[in-house]
Amino acid sequence: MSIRESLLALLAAGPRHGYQLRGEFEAATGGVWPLNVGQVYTTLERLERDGLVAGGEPDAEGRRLFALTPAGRAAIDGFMRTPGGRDAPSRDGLMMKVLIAVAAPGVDALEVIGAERSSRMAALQERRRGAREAGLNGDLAPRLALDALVALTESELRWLDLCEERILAAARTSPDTPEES
Amino acid sequence: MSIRESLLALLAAGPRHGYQLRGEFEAATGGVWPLNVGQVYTTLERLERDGLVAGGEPDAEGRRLFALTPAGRAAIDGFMRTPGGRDAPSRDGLMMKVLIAVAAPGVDALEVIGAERSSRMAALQERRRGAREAGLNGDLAPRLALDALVALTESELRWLDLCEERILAAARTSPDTPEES
DNA sequence: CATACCATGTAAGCGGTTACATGATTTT
DNA sequence: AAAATCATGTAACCGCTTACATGGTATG
Repeated sequence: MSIRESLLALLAAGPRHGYQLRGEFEAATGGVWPLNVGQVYTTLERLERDGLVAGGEPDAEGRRLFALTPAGRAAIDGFMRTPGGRDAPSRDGLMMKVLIAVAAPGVDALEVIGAERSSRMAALQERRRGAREAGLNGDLAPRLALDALVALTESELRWLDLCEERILAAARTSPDTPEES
Repeated sequence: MSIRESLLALLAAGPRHGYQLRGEFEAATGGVWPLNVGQVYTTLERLERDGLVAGGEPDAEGRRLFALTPAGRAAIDGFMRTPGGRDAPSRDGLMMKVLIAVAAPGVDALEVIGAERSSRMAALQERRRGAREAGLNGDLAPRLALDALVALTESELRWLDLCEERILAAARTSPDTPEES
């Protein structure tokens, strides 16, 4: 998923104005990803260039309606029907940071792990509280979003613990620089 | 983390050739993220432009050594000491796909969730098997990488189940399009 | 001798992101 | 009258990614 595909999906419900799309995107994602309005228009322009979206003429109030083309409909249908999960995770996140920290001499991996764990434990508390509060009113989207953040943070914490264990175990096996046995 | 910062971290161990960096990056990340060699050089060029890396002259065999500048050392130290986890997760992944699918009429969210779950259950099996095999030899990096993939996939599966539950519960409360009460 | 690998780079395009400009309408 | 919001857009930059070009060097 990406901004591109998100806008396509939202347009599948019918023609929309650019500004409307920003609001619907932020509502759908529970405010997790603030979206600059300008980006909506740059993205719509690229979608139009690629023939997936057709933008109408501005009306009396200067508003333009953007609609899916048949190709756009096919693109978003195909995307939604195609599951992911086999590709590598985002090249930007905890996983890469820790793996590189472990591999790079001159970086204390255990310190990095400790700092990341503290930060995530605090984040987890906040997000759990947020999820509890979001559960009181009935809005589905923010609830799901916070659930996702909680689940993600929990899995990161579990993995950090695992990393620490394995690093310590490896250090026990070869206590110093394992140059000579 | 990103390619930029990964290269900085690897350079913290001492000057390296571009080609070397590719190999070390892929080894550190257990082959999860293949890295085009060209990208190493484009990234090094930008790091040099920003004063974080200094590239030497090519030697007799045409090789160039790239080294951290003091600014580069400070940059990677600061980065490693600064924990993340409070920022929004990557704008590209399962979370956004499902949230948008739920919000977009004309997309069957339960179908999307079902397809993603199947795909991830298969991926989980493969990755668990990989992790078991990686456990037999002592290489730390691939083991940690596979552990991360397993943890991530598990948390995605748990979240997908939660989403389904909540969607069904919401449908039970307001069985049809909740236009009129 | 051909293939593979080491090694460095360039060109081009893509989507993401922000900052800024402009004007109408609505709210305070 | 001022401030906020609606609404559309443009310019510019960024890093990521791939495809391609160019040679040297080892290996079969």
